[in-house]
Amino acid sequence: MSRLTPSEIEPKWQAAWDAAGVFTATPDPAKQKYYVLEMFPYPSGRIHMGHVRNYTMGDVIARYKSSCGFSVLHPMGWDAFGMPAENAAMATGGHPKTWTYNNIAEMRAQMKPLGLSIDWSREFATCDPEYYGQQQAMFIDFLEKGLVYRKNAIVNWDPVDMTVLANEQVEAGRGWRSGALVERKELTQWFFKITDHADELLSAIDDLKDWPEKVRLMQANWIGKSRGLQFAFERTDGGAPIEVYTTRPDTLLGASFVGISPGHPIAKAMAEDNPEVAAFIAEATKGGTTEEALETAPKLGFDTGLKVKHPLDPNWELPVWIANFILMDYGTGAIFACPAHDQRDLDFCRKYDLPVVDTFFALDDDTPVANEAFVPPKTEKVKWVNHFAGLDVATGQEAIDATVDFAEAAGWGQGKTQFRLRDWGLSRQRYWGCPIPVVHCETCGVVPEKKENLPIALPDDVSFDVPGNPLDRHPTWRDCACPACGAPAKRETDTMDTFVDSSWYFARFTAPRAETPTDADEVGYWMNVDQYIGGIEHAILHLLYSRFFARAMHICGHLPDTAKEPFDALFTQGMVTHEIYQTRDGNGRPIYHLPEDVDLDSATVKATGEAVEIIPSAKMSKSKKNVVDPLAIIDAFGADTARWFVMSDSPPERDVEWTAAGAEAAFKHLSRVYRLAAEAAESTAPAHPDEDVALARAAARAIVDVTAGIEGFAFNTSVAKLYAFTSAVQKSKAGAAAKQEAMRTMAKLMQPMTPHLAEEMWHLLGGEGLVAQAVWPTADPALLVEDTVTLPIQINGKRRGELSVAKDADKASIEAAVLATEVVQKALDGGQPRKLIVVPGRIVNVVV
RNA sequence: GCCGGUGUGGCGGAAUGGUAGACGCAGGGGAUUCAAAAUCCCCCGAUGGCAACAUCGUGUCGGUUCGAGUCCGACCACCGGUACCA
Repeated sequence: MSRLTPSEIEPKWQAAWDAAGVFTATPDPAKQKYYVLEMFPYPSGRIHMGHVRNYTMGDVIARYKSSCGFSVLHPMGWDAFGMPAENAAMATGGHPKTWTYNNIAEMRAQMKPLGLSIDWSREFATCDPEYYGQQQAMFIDFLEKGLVYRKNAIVNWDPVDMTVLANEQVEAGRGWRSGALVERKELTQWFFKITDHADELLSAIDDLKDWPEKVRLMQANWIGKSRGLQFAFERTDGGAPIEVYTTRPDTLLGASFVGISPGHPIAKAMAEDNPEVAAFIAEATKGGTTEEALETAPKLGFDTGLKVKHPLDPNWELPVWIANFILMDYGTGAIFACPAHDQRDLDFCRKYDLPVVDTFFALDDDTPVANEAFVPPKTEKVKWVNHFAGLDVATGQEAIDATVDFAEAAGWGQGKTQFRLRDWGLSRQRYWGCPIPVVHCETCGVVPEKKENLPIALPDDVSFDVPGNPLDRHPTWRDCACPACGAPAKRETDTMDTFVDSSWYFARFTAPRAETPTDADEVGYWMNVDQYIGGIEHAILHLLYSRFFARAMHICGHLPDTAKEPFDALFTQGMVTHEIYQTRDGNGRPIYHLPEDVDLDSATVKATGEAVEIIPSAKMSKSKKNVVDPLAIIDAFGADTARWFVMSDSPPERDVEWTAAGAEAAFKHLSRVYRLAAEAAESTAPAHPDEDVALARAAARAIVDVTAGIEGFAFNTSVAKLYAFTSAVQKSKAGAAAKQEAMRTMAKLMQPMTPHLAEEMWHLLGGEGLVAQAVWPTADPALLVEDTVTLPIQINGKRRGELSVAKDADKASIEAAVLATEVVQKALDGGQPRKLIVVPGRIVNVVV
């Protein structure tokens, strides 16, 4: 009996595709183009099942679209700058460049056997000087157009290692290596002016029709447009008034204090001659800079002794506190607190014994606020205690609008639109990133490098034995001539955030070797990305930055107006998860075990016999050892099995659990399909009209269902339908010709998912050329029509029987047939139904 | 903390507001075989019942509807993001 041998057929067909140049993307004016892109990987060194799943999804789409007659672009590259390379260099003494390029070579070698329909001729890594040199050229363009500027911003500072830390390198407020308490330090840094585009980035979300609603929501919330009131509190000491911004001006009569950020100019000025204030600010600025750390840190306050006058009542004085939870970045760095209607303010006031005044109540509840702030949705009507704008019962939003109008009319405040979105800080005090191409000259100041001097390449002769940025301490790299005056000057040593690298790689793929960032013709043909596929973890930052970057590139002439939204459709896939196997050491600390080292029947470690704890599935990670190496699966069963398995079972947007049993089952199924193809090819069975038609019907059904699954990103249901079709072929007594035709359809339908097996079947069954280049099948509508349909009969909403009627039976005849059935007669017990609901082709419900 | 998501048999999951559990895994039974592997067939939510069948059942509680896994409200658990992980 013929057996499926992936190790023979997979390399064979990969070679055939290469020889025919099937996946080389070439602009073809006669064809519609289709650009499918999966988020490119970070070259960690080994691919994991998540990669296999992600790239197989993209491959299914790419191959399907190609079969449908599109000219397809499906490229691959490497998001190659970033911290792990420097960490590896510090840990093992190698060089980030060697480490990165070695990893790329290894991962490419692991990806090739998957048989992905990728145009490898377009491959690049973001750490290639050819790529980041173009990025530097664009930075200079951005500078000219006023899209980049410098300002001070806060970083995590490790006072022992004397180095800037990433948020990830801060653990519980301490530096991960030194263990020192992290401080917040101000540095001058480079920023992209993304906030200039905030409103447009927000309103354009409406047009991203083929993006998941959740991503659009997350982006909108992140941009966070709000209308509020800006006004000033007069100080009783005659000092400069304190400008505050608030989104809840309607609660002004519930104000209990004015709070300023520890970074506020008033706080800074006081700290200069008041050691107590200086000490408080030092205390309040300890810890990491993440929003989470700031929001969950214990509330700390310091009473400055300053007093301000309430704008509505000159005799009402409020104290001014410095509070650690007020951000200098948002609004004016100063607020008024209304504890009754803000939990954070309430916690603060209870801690420091400040007054709490209710300004509104729920319509049916007058209980004063105790330790839980009353914060109803702004759309809910509430009852105002006394509102200066004359409101009684109104929603929060109505009250906010009325207050803004009132303040503007009275002249003491102004309505202002505010965004939560902050400018994009791109400076990194690190080596392994794209150097920012500017020069610091004593006479000319900050000057962009001349474009003909690009790329400003990273020096290779650096070491990582000392913490900090090696570019800073390089003996000669910083030395250069000022591009403006020619005098000796120093290079900028900050490199760019790696999000910059990934914010335009999709455009570069359209002309990866161009001498300019993009090529107008290529970009014009290939952009936009028709289908972008990646993890939900990128829902906000990467996608928002890319949307901004496309706009900025358009302003500089690198992208057409039509590419300002670069991703037409977005799909976010889930993670691949696996159970975790753990034992514990003498101190109760967990020890993790690889799946292959565990005997699952007895739940013990194979080597020692020790019992393992099985922890429910979590994202595969090296540290938890719950990883399955795709190469092991490919070795054992072949790439088609790995691809088939990651496409089956779980819907693509959800996490998928990898189980060894599932992989084996996938292989069994593919073997069965192969056997059916071989049997069909050798069959000499005579035609059998009824069976032949029945099989053709099954094939037509499969074509419709599998196509719908692919179009709807429900590959798991396509797989289920292919199982059903396989079963139909297997049971069929159709003649040889009909079976061969059915199996050729099978090959076409399976080609996107299991391309090697599909080619082999196609070849066996005498298909012409490569199935990878065959046209996607369409179903004969006549074969899809069914004559009768079975309707379930519900009585009072519960299923009690069923009824077989003609497909086109009208309502009246169905009603009559239903009433005649035994179950309904019994239920009616001689009476009349109260109601009879007939949904043609669906269901019948009798209410008695 | 805040924003977003998810929750259905022993397991992965299916289901335009219309027969809950398609398809697959695991499990049970059988066929084939000297035996096995491979393959094929049947059963498979829980409880009660010989059976027909009945009752319950989609995280929890409540609501809308002739009818709710699906829509609405509250809650619980878990996951992603939280601007220097990528």
